[in-house]
Amino acid sequence: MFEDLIQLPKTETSTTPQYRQIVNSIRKDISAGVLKEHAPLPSERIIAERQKVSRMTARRALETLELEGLVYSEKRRGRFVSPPRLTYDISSMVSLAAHTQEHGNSLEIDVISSAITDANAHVASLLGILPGTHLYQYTRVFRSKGHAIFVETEYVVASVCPNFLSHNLQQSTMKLLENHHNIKTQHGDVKIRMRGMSAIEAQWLGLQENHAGIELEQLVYDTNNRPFCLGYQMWRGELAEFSARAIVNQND
Amino acid sequence: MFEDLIQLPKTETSTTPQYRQIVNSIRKDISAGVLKEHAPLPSERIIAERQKVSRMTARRALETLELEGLVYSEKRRGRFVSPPRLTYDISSMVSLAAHTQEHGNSLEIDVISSAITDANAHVASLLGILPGTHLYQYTRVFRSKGHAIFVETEYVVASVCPNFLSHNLQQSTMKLLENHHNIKTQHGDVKIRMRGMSAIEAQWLGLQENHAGIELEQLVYDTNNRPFCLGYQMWRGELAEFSARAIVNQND
DNA sequence: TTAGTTTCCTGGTATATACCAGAAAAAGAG
DNA sequence: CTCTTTTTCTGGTATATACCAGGAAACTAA
Repeated sequence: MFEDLIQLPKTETSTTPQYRQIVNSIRKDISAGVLKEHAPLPSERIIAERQKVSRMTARRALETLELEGLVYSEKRRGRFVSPPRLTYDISSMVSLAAHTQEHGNSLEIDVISSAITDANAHVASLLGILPGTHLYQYTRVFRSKGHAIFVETEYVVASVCPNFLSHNLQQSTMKLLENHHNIKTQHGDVKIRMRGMSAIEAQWLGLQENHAGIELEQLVYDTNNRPFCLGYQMWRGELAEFSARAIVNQND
Repeated sequence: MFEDLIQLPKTETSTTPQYRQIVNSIRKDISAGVLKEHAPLPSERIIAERQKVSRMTARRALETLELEGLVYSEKRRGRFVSPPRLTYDISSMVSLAAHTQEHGNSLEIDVISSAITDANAHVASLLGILPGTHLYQYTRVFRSKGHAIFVETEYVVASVCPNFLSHNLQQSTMKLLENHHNIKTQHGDVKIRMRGMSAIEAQWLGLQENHAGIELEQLVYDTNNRPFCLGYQMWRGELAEFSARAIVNQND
């Protein structure tokens, strides 16, 4: 009929979901600097009241911002504006701790646990050892200005570095092994993948379970081309950026 | 393995949220092979009915599985089990298309758009050219067995490769530039970060806006150490894995 | 002052309901 | 048999409500 003729020029707001309009509004505030790094966002209830939507809709908007990485939440404390990402150069193999300290940013290290364990099948196969071989295993949380950035669990073959755990683990592992156990790193194989955090990882980082994160798996080889250290880092996805330099093979 | 001590006869709830129990149940089915790659999951309503929860709770469970990467959804078609991740070796700088073809997996390339454009400030600064310089810009979607994996937009400095767009873009750009324009790649600087997808990216990949993805930024240099190509790849986060080899500097 | 308690506010979980738009399958027409 | 229409089913959006547990700040008693 004549619906086509009476059609008014619809503003995009009518078709855009309400929760997305709220997302856009807050995103604008963040990029404009109205809301600064680590500033608290209005709560779900406040947004619901102010924007005249239900709390669940306000919640959806805030969850979307979390997914985008612009916002992080702390359990029952509220939501806050994410700080800029921390770049980790995986090509250099220089420990992140050493690197950031050279660039003026502090990086605090909390040792969560450390112990001697037996290698399970998976770890053993990666390290090229027999299952049951003794390993030093330790977990550390890395923070910048008090905010947890990532958590790392490393496995070091025990035979190559006796009494490893007697050292202070609040430093770069590679440096420690080089200085005290004469193990020089030759290269590392790195894998990067995105996944949701396990309950324990989320707890270590003070986040909600299933917070999206980036896992960085690192298998480190010594100058004899033998793997001696396996590490898993779980980064808060919204805070991480990884850089690498790829060299094209010359004999092509 | 981690039996929660003595089960209390609480009729209401155990300590784990209901939606998480559903998540665990489905996750078990997937890892056990009851639900196979690309198999459809039960719908929100079905789960709600079978598990006797509200639809919103069932939905929450399925969204959690999506976040974990075990499941993907297609708009109004349903949710499906994710296929295994595709590994991309960023150190080799060998085009992914060439690499996967060598390994038996096919990779289809759809060219979404291609045009000559003027460099904006951001692209110009990365490529070391003046804003307004002519560029070839093209967007391609990469699929494996029909399923979109990532979408890529590349910018190539037009002056170095006249009539670039006349070539068939369903192949490796590096190979194309080497064969037809005598440009040899020396190295590339890669950055990897997680973020939610924009509306257009999600559309290209057939996903919901804000689907979590991994962005891979690649700045490619020729043998004269000049950048000539800038690329942005947006990967479905649950399908991607990136590998790299880091070599420790010898003059240490 | 300080230690302990209370109150408020936060996000987390959960239900029951409603309507929409699009995909897909079922039913009907030629 | 093919082409079209209808129905069913899907996820997406949205509301209003309820209770819980923990963080934080205010209050209160030593």
